[in-house]
Amino acid sequence: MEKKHQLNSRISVDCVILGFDSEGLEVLLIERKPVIENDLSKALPGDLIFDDEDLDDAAQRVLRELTGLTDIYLEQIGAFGSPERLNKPEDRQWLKAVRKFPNERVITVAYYSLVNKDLYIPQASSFAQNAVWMPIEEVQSLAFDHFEILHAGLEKLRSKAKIQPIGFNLLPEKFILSDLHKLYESILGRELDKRNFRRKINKLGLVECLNEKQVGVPHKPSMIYKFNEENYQRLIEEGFDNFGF
Amino acid sequence: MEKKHQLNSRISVDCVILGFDSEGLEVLLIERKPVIENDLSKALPGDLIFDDEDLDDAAQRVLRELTGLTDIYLEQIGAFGSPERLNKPEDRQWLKAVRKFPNERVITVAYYSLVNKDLYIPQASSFAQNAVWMPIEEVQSLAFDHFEILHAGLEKLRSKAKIQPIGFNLLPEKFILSDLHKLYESILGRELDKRNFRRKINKLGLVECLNEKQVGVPHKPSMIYKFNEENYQRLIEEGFDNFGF
DNA sequence: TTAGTTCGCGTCAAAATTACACTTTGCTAA
DNA sequence: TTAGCAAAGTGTAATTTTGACGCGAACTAA
Repeated sequence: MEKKHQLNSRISVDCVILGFDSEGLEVLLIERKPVIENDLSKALPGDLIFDDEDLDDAAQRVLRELTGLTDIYLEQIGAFGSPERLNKPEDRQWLKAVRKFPNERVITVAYYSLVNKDLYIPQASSFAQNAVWMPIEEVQSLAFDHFEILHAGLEKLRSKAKIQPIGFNLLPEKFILSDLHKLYESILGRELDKRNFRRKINKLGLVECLNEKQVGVPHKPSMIYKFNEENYQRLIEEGFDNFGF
Repeated sequence: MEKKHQLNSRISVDCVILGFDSEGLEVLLIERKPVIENDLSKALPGDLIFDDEDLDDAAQRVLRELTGLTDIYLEQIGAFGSPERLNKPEDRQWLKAVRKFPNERVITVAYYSLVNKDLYIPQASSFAQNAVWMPIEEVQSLAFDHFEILHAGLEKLRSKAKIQPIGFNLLPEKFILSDLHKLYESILGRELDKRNFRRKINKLGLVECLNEKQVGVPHKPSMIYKFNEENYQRLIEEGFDNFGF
């Protein structure tokens, strides 16, 4: 029903969904239904917006339609509008097969999010044949200008992590400090000293120790923590000058 | 000649040009040629892009066409795409008068820059009747969603000033430290201690003292400085964690 | 019992931050 | 000529933050 509005759209949205688990950072990619044989190229989930649709809403919808993921907090990366951005031959062929106006110039507005990979199991639909998590460092190339967009998203995430706490949506309600530690190392892309990390977290009052221990681990069990929601919210609003590492 | 491409465009660019002189921060606004009597509303310089035009190029062109300003380093703020963003009655009337498809939904990509106000004398043309500098704090409302865009631009500028040096393009080649001091106070929007500020600047190696003094000022003359280009460039590339105030 | 693994902890030196006030210099106006 | 004004320029002490660094404790599996 809304579909009729889409036909003339020159605007798309693309989503850089970064997933974290203890293994590290991965990105959610779709494999397009092949219109060319052996088209192995992967892409960020993205599509044209409807004419009367808010950009943020469009990003949510497109993500849902292609991967089944809902209720994800998306933050804008920015607009990407090189006139050449759709001109790779395999992309042109694909557009010719699926778009009504395949030659029209389209600018895209990119969004990103960081989610707990274990809580979001993508399910491909629409023109996505497959939706897969892929470790960042294995991503060599993507359709359109999506490789550039991915790295812009990573950069945004890193700058954001330096001035705001992250992790609330990424870790389970109860977690151990080394998970939080690994999370920050994954995002910042470098090692952080364990003791200094803990000192910082404590000073910020970011977490509270529940008086429970891990059980069944083949080593000294860790204490279990939860976020202090009050301080967490406060730090999101106030920010800190930098994370201090 | 390129104009024919514009007719179907659903994308515009808007520019938040912030100007600094010793008085403080101002923003460059245009007054639209009135199509309604007593339309006093001001707007950011902005217009539709051409279909085959890069976004960044479009921002440069539009800024030039409306205000005569050229060769300004513009940085993207982001995309603004609420379907309601053009719906204020006076804006609709104006669009009806000047646009071929006044009812079409348009998203805009906003850019910002910070320039030395004294070096850029705007000259209105195209549909701008007038181009004027206006002190930030006097701006109460703007056409479309430009008030929101202005504040997003200010916010970007502030975060940027915390991690990169600024001022090279804003101050004359030779300047005094209190100008640089005022510049940072204007941008960050708060007072900075004079001694601590100078210490920081020195530690960063941002400026060099020429062995000249101000002349003709009715008080103790200041030494004259210039930026150390080498360190300035290095700090732009490396960034600092935060400006430290 | 042993080997293997992760947890949790404290100190010290160096650097950075913050707060704070008086003297100097040159001009101007009486 | 002189008194007064206005901005320039300068240092220190207390506190906080950073960064580097190693080892015993707790638990499981073999």
